[in-house]
Amino acid sequence: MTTYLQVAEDDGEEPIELPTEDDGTLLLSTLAAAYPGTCGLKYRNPDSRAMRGVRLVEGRLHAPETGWGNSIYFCVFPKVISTHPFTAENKRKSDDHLENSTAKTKRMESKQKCSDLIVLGLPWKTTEQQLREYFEAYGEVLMAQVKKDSKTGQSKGFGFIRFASYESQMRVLAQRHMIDGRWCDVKIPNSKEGQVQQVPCKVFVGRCTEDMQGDDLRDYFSKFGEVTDVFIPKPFRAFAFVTFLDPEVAQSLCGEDHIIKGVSVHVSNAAPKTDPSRVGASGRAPVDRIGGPYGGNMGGGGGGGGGRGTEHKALPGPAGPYGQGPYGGSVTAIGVGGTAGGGWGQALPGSRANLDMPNLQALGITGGIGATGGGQGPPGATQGMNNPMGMGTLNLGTLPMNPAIVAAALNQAAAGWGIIGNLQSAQGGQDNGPTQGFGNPQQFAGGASAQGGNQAVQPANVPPGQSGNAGTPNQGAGGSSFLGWMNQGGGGAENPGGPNTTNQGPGGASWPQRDKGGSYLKYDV
DNA sequence: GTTGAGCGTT
Repeated sequence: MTTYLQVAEDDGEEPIELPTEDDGTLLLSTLAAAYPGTCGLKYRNPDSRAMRGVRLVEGRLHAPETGWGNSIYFCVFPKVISTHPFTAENKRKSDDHLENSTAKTKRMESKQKCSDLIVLGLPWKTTEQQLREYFEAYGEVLMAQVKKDSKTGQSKGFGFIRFASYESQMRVLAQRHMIDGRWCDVKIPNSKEGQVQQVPCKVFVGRCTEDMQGDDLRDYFSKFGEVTDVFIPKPFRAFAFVTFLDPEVAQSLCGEDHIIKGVSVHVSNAAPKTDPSRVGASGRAPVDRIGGPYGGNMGGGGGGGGGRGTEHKALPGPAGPYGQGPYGGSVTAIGVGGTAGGGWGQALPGSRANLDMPNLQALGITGGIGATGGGQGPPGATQGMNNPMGMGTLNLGTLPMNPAIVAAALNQAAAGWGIIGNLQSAQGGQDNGPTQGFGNPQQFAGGASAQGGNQAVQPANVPPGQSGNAGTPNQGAGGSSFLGWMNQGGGGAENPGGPNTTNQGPGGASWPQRDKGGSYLKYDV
């Protein structure tokens, strides 16, 4: 016998009665039909007055032990937690955790820009109107188009959409979509990769004194958040760059004065130079290298190369925010903490996503981040797995969930594990574990070992076999042939192309090809 | 009138 239970989107919203199945469960698909984007249910436990999650197993929501009763159930939606993973513990403001998710989401929205999204796998018959209508359930749709053959008018089976709000975009990216009878994937289009520039993680630190070492700056600024890089130009030029894992931290510091070693330094925007031409503000000679600090000035005499040992870890640079592409992925560790329940309403409490490119440190390869999160995460959260190849170590075995659901949650179906967009289960309830992020396959395939590509190095679309440098740290190697490609068209002296000692990945050809994406940000140091 | 991995005439 079919019964109905009342489900509301949120407290205070009008509930919708949804039919249960013969076995008394409520299909997630039924729920999602009424509330697109929802991933689970919760209800208020009258005894504890706490919200309690509904068990979700293989797409079926199971009634509490006492039955569905007359409670009103509320939808659980994937939650946008941060522009960056790993940093919830690192928030500068101690009251940050008091912010409700709505406020935080709003704040994110103001910073995170939407981009066009490609919708793959559309039925031939789906029209733009239908496409729009489907996605309007997730939020305001600014654009919807179905690509068609110019002659026949026949749909090519894919299209593009654009949302007004980033949250809508995230929700849509976080799942697969049944449109007109077919499962469709929504992704960031390849053509947009790297163009969706996140809030910069790097700040300019002015008025530095010569006795400020990299470690001094690192130590000082680490109290605001994880520092992923410090760069001090040589010879001494009274400024430095500090890169944070969390762009919010970086931004929050901009405009401030700080006392380091008794000296007042000024933090400001790192002002990336996108213009690949010529002289910077300093009036120095043109800087023809692209790729910024790493390996920059050091190559002057022809011998230096990239490796700087301690200071400069491999930083692939901010790249496309979402992993796509079939070439493996890097789910270094999916933290499984809290309640182990089926389905993605509950099973990914520790998962994070990187919008900003995680560097190797961020992936726990250097161990730094693992240490950061240590002790705060839930039991079972895996920390800092060494994953030098940047691919393949998907410890699904630890996941008490259906891999297909994981795949769906990761929005990458069978091929390639991309980045789950900033999703945080609202049901998990646990502290965020030190889960190391979901890597962008392409980023790893091409640039992870790239010494010095901190400026939007975009080795996207590297076919299998063309770039094997998946993630070898490449620290301190004497000379890095990576620099070779940065220097196209000028200034050969800087790029010695030293022994390619660390570029022995599978597949052969050493360095990332310059991608069609084309533009590299450049800091004029 | 067919197709089913991909990536946007303008």
